[in-house]
Amino acid sequence: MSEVRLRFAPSPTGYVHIGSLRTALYDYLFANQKGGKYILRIEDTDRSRYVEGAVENMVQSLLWAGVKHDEGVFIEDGKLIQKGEYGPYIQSERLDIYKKYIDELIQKGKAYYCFCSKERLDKVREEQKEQGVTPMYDKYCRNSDKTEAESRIKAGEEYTIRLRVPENKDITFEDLVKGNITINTDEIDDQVLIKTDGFPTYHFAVVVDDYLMKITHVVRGDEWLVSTPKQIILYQAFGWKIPEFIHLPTVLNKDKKKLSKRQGDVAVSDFQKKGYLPEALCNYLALVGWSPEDNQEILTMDEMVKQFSFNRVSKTGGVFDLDKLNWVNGQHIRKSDLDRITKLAIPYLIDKNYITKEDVNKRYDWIKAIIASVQEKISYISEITDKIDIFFKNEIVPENDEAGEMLKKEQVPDLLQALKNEILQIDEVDDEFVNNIFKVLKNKTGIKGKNLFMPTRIVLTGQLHGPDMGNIIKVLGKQNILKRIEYVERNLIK
RNA sequence: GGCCCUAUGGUCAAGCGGUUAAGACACCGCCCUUUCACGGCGGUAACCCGGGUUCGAGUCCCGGUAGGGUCACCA
Repeated sequence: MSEVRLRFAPSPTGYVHIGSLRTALYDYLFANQKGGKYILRIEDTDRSRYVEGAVENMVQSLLWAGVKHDEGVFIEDGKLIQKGEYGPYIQSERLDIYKKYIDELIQKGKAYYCFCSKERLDKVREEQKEQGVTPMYDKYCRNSDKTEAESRIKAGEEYTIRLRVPENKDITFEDLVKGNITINTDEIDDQVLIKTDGFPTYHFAVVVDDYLMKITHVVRGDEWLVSTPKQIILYQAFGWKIPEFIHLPTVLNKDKKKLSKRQGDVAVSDFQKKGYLPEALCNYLALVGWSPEDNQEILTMDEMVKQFSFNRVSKTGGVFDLDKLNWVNGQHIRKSDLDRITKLAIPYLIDKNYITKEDVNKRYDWIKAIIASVQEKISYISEITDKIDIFFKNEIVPENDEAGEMLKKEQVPDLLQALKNEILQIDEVDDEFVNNIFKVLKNKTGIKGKNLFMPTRIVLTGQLHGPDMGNIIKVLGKQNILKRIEYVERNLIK
């Protein structure tokens, strides 16, 4: 069997949509499983939609996500480059290629010149709508004389080139996830192949490129399903082998509508910024529309590569469930090495002014201890800043009335005095101190249980909940603890 | 509207003619932890409707309903 080749072919809109990432991911998983290639091609045939820097951003998102391609468009030293023997991989750089193939189609009579103006087309469409007919090109130019057309072109008239779609013929193909699809050619428009600006339309460009780039499996969103026959007609017109088609169901919002920007984050970079782990994002995304045979839910990239199969891809759209993503991401965070999580967290801590750049080297172990105290408690990295703010402000603010009341209890002054006495006897908090402090306090004051732990927690953090008390004491250290006790004594007890 | 596709708990989903209809997220209890989280245990909750086919249907067929897609010189 020949090498499997798949491609992800986005338009340069500026960001990679989370649904597109899943498509790319499936490409990647399948190609890697089969020892094939996965190619990144840019479909920029719509000049009016050109966005500066879009391609660079998209390549970076894909790279970050770990969905790495083997061929096509890359970034090296901040510059766009292309690698592979089937380039160029940017459609706007392939115009001469399309020209060559469209000439062949004209030659064979499979395509024809069309001089209909936008106005005429609009008018026809309006009339058809009024009559309740499906709007379609009325084939006005379909049978016009070719030599006459060529002289009109020479004279400078604007034109498009359309596909001559065969009449009343069933086109059937097998989609690897949707199954057998049959559509009659009478439902298919004489599609424009080349626009007046000389650029190819999507349908023409994909077919030519997929053929030339030896693509074996066309994986894309299912909005392309019903237009696939147009492309099959093109393959047939050229006499080319038709690739496998795989149309993926849509990723949806909670309201079951297509995932859109208005309702939350949809760009891969949004999730990157919030501190999701790339492998966790991919893990979750893979599960929207696919499940492994053993139904395992937490998977590494390698495990997904091994287990992936288009057979097990669902035919129906799936809702993007942020709760579940958070759970999956939390699972991956807990499995991750503490150093990795610490390094990922540092930019957020700097951003919040909790630490300085100098601290990163000088007090790395201390930072690590902070992160360790919350690693089990977060769903995504940026959430850390909320959980650890207790370590950075010595002015204690009880989080609510319940916490405030706790400090008013009669045993609290004794407790604080005892704590102070103990901590003043040491140079700095160490493991031994942490391990014994509560025993000592209990013996000296007679306070125990909830009455011992909760007031101490609130004095030190203002919060009812939080990291382990031992961690808190250790991270805070002698001076911070003293400051907090004094602050509470002066301001909150009385 | 024409054409195409789809239909299992709130959500993601197993299931391929015979099951007490898995599992996960979320939710609710309980345990663990003298906090929270993690973890463990348990619970609530589903085969869109109607006809067939069959000894037997979530599973196959037909119809309905609902949802989605598509009908551009956008991809």
